[in-house]
Amino acid sequence: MPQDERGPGAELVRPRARRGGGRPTIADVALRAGVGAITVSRALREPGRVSPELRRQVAAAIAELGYVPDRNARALASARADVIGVLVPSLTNNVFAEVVRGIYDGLGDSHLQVQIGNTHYSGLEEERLLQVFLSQRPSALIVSGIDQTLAARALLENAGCPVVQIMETGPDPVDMMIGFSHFDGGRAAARHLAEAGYRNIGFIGARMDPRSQRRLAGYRAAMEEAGIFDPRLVTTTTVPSSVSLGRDLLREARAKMPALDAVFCNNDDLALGVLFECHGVGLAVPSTIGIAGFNDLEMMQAAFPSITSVRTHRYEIGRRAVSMARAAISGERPPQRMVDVGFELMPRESTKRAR
Amino acid sequence: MPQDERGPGAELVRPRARRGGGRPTIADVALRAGVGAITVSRALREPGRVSPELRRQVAAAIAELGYVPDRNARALASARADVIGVLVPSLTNNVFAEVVRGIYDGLGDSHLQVQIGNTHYSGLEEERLLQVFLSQRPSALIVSGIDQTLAARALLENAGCPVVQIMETGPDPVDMMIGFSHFDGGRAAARHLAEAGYRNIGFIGARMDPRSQRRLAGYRAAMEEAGIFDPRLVTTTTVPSSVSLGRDLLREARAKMPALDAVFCNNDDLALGVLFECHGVGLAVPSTIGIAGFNDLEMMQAAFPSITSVRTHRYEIGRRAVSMARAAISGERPPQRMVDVGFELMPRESTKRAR
DNA sequence: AGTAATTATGGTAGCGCTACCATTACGGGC
DNA sequence: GCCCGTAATGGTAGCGCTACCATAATTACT
Repeated sequence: MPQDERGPGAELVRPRARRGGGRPTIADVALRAGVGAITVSRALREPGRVSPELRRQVAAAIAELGYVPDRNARALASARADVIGVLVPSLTNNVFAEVVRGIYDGLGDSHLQVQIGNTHYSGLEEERLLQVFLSQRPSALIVSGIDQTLAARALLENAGCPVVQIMETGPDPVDMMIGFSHFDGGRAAARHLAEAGYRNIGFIGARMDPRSQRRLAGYRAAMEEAGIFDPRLVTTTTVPSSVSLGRDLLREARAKMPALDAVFCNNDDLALGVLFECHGVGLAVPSTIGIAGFNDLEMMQAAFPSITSVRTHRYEIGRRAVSMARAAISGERPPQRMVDVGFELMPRESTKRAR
Repeated sequence: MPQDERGPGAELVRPRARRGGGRPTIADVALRAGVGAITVSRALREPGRVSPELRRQVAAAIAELGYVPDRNARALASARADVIGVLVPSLTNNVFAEVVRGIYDGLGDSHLQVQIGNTHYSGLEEERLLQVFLSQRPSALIVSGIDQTLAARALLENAGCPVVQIMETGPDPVDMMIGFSHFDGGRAAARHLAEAGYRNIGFIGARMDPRSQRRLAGYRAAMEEAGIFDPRLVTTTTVPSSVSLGRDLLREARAKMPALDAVFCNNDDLALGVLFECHGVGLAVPSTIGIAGFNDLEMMQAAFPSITSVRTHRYEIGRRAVSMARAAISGERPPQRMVDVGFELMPRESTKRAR
C-alpha cells in the first residue's frame, strides 16, 4: 500500500479549489476580527462610521492576514471603478508628458488610479478609447482639447461621471474645463516680435492640430493689426514636429521669403531647429533673424542664445484638472467650471533686436 | 383620487431598481439572440468555439442593444484583469516616454489595457505601486530596471503573472527581461572619444540612478584601458538632469580640470547643455572640445554641430516587452527569456577632432 | 417616562460575468 | 448497431465586494 493513501473517492469529495487563488478575502478578515464583513468594508472606506474599538480589531486582522482588497470586486459591487481615464493625443510630446505628470501628482494619497489613452491626434481613436474607458465605469474622465467628434461628445455627455476638458478654453464645456487660449498665446508672441522691430515675421508650424491652428490664427491677427501680414510668411506642414523639421521648415521659409527677419514657431522643438539652422548657415540671432517658440520647455532658457517663448502651465493644468475631478467625485461641484490658467510671454535673447 | 393611483403597496412590490444603471448586460444580449448567456460570453472571447450561425445572431443582438461588456465583472469572474501594469521611474524623461509609446503600440488590437505607475526613481514607491497593481490581478507586469528592493522582488516573484524587466540586461531575471548593457554603452562612447584622439575625457552625469552608475563604470573601464583615467575628470550630481544643468556641470568640470578636451554626458539633455555652454563661452566643438551624449534623441542629429550619441532602442524595447508579455499570457513562453537589443554608437560632428 | 431620532452593526441579495460541469448531437471505429 | 470521442451549447454556482434594509443599542427630546 502506498503511503499516500487517500482512497479513490478523495478526489471527488475534495471541495472545489477556491478560484481566486487563495488570497484572503474580506470574509476572512471579518472572521478573524470577529465582526461582520460589511464592517470591514466600512472600516476601509468610511472609517468614521465604525467605532474606534472595532476599527482597531479590523486593522489588526488585515495586517495579520496581509489582506489586500480586490479592486475588481469593489468596482463590480459599487458600479464604479476608482479610475480616472485620461485621453491625450501623444505620450512623447513633452507638453503632454508634463500634463500627465501633473495628473499623477494631483492624485496625492487618494485611492484613485489613472488610465491613459493615446489618441494619436485622431478623433476616431478618441471615440474608441472612450468606449473602452466607459466599459470600466471610471470615476472621472480627463480629455484633451475641445474638438471632440460629435459621437465622442455624446459619449462624454452621457458618461455618468465628471468630465474635465484640458489644455484649452472655449465655449460650451461638456462639464468642466481648464486651459488657456492658444489664440491669445499666438497673438502675444507675434505682437512681441512686431514690437521688437521685426517686419517680416514668419510662422512655422508642424502637425497643425486644432491648437496649432488657433495659434496660427492668433499670429495672423497680430500681423494684421500691425498691417504686416502676408500669406507667404506662413510655412506649415502636417508632419509631426521635430527639431530637424524646424531646420527644414526654416530653409523652406527663407527660400520663399528671403527677406524673412523673424519666425514664430508653433512649438519649441521647431524653434530649436530654427536656431541650429541659423547657426549652421551663419545667420546671426537675434540681429539678422529673431526666433520665438511656444510652450517654454526648460531648454529654451539654456539655449545659446536663449530663446523667447510662451510659457504654458502644463503641469498645473494636470494637477488642477485632477483636483476639479476629485471635488466633483465627492459631490462638491467646484464654483468655477471653467478655469483659464493663462500663459506668460518669456522674452529672451533670441528676440532682442538691436534697433 | 389622484391619477397616479398605485396604492400604498406599490412601493413595496416594485422590483428593486437595477443597480448598474440600466446598461444592457450579457443576459439581455442572450435573450435577444435566443442563446444562453455563456454562449454570448464565448462568442466574444473565443469565437472559434461558437458556430458561425450563432455568432452572427449574437453579433446582431450586441449591435442592436449597444452592449458593452463590463470589464469589472469580467475581471472578477475570471480572477484576471485585462491590464498590463507598467512601472517607470519618470514620465517626462523622453526615454521612458518612448518606451511607454512602444508599449502602447505593442498592444495592437488586443483587448489589453495599460496601467502606468510613476515610481519617481524610488524603490519604496515602486513597492507601493506594485501592491496597488497586484490588487487588480493584472495579466502581466512590466517594470524598469533590475534594481528592485528585496520586498519588490518578492512581490514580483509571487505576482502570479508574467513579469518583464526592461531597459537593462543582467543576471537573474525575475521572469523575462529585455534591454541592453549600460556598461557596454558607456564604454563604447568613452572608447570612441579616446580613439578620436581626445586625452582628457570627462564624464558628466546627473541623477545617477543605477543605470547612470553603470554607464559611468563603463566609461571608467574604457579610460583605464587607455591608461587615461583620472577621478577629477568625473563630475556628477544627484540632481535630475536638464539642459541648464549640462551648462552648469561643464563649467564645474572645466574649473576642476582646465585641460578637459572632451566630455561624455550621461544623457543627451546634458550634452545639449554642454554644447550651448561651449557656444556661450566660445569653445570650438569639436576641435577644442568633443561632446558625446547618450540615448540619441532626435535633436542630436539636428544640432549644430551634430552631436555624437549612443542610440538606444527604447521604442523597440517597449514594443517587444509587450510581445513577450502577450506570448506568456497566452501560455507560450518565448524561447528567449532574456533579450539584449544592444545599442548603436552614432559618431557625428561633435567628436570629429582634426588630428 | 415614552417616543422619536440617531448611531453602530449585521444579514441578505445581488453586481455582471465566467469556470466548471452536464447535456445533447453527431460521426467514426469496431 | 453500439460505444465512445468530439464539438457545440447550456445551467449552476460562484468571484469578492457593497447597496440596501433590518436590527439593536443608544441618545435626544417632548
